[in-house]
Amino acid sequence: MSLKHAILGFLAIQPFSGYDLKKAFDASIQHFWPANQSQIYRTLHQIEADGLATLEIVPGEAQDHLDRKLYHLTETGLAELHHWLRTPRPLTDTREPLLMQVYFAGLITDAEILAVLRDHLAQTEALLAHYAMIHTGVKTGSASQFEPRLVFYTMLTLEYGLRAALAQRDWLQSAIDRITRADYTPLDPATLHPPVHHPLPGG
Amino acid sequence: MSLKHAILGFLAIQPFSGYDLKKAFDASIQHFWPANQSQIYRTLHQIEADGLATLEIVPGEAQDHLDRKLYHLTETGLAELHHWLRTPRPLTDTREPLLMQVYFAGLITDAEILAVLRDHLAQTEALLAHYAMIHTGVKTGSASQFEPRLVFYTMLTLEYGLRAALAQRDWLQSAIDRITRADYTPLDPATLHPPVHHPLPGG
DNA sequence: CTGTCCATGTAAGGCGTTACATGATTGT
DNA sequence: ACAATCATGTAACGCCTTACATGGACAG
Repeated sequence: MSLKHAILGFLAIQPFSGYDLKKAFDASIQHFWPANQSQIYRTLHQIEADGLATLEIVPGEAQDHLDRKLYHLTETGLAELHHWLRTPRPLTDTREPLLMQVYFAGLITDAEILAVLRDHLAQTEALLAHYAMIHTGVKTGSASQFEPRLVFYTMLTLEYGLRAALAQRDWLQSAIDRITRADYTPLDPATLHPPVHHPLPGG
Repeated sequence: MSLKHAILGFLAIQPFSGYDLKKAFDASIQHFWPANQSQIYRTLHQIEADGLATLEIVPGEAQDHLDRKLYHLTETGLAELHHWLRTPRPLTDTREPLLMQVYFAGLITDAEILAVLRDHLAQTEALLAHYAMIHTGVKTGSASQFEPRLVFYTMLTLEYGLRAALAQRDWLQSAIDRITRADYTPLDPATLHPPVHHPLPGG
């Protein structure tokens, strides 16, 4: 259901074609809601059928080009979007293949699970670097032309990804360290409950 | 594909029926791989058809009870599981409705998005309390009868959940604080790159 | 001359969710 | 009396992925 609301969110800013929506997804919310092309076209049809958007056909400029189909948000669509944005949702349940590998790691050797963990750590560090790039890009780039409040909310989603990736990196490093030392002793429960707060400046 | 390997993982420990597998899922890996009953039965059929497990029918004890169907892992199944456990996987892409709400929060009021964030924070804190309970339960409970190395790997998955929930809680608190103060200024990039390491003892 | 961009879609399949169905036994 | 437990499944639907299909324009 959320893909529909992501699309409504973009249409609330300006009219979009399916093609442009795909590019908008890839350029912005891809990290917390990837969407592929066929999914977007299908959902757009559904959105129009539900009366949440209307269709405007823009003829192709060159002689034999396909027409563009611009979707305009209706008032019903905007109302639906507003309602969705205000409604609290339950926690997402995540499926993490890596954790399954760790859970059953007793069946393989330490060296084997270490290789898997190190691979994941490298990927996580690449992701962190990628987030850092986006961050500096937003700050130096054209972001200042928008209202600070709007920029703030998009930056919040970036901070989320960053903090999640940092937590994952720390966990991986801790796990790799202990397995390398063959240190299988449990952690002190006092370090876990009550949990420690790690603030970033500004929070 | 991973549900199949979760089931193979359990079958590597002992034979299971669909019913018992459902209970095993709910009692252990539910937090990173929830599975429902019909999915488990369907996948078991497929696993048997693929020759990864064999079927033993155990007649119901009371007069008219259903027979239990016990699945035994074959050598092919064990080989497949081993291969899967050793293979690094790409990062999981997550879909987070909450982040979509934040991304488009410019369309609603601060009070409205605050309510959504506070609701999420309460849920995250409940989850943290739940993890803390599991943690003390494992430590005081029957865990010590198993090999420390096996206990260690299952505890690692719990630590992951804990660190992820802590990161989420910190992010939510930071966001709520700043929105309450109507402080939309961006964070200092130096605090993000290079990222700070927050060790837990033992890591 | 090969590939990428533009711009639209369809088809098939996998994975997950919800609801329905059976039917005796045990607990409140 | 009502619900939960035990134990198996089927049916239908929705979301997501991958691959296929069209066809001109333009760049290396």
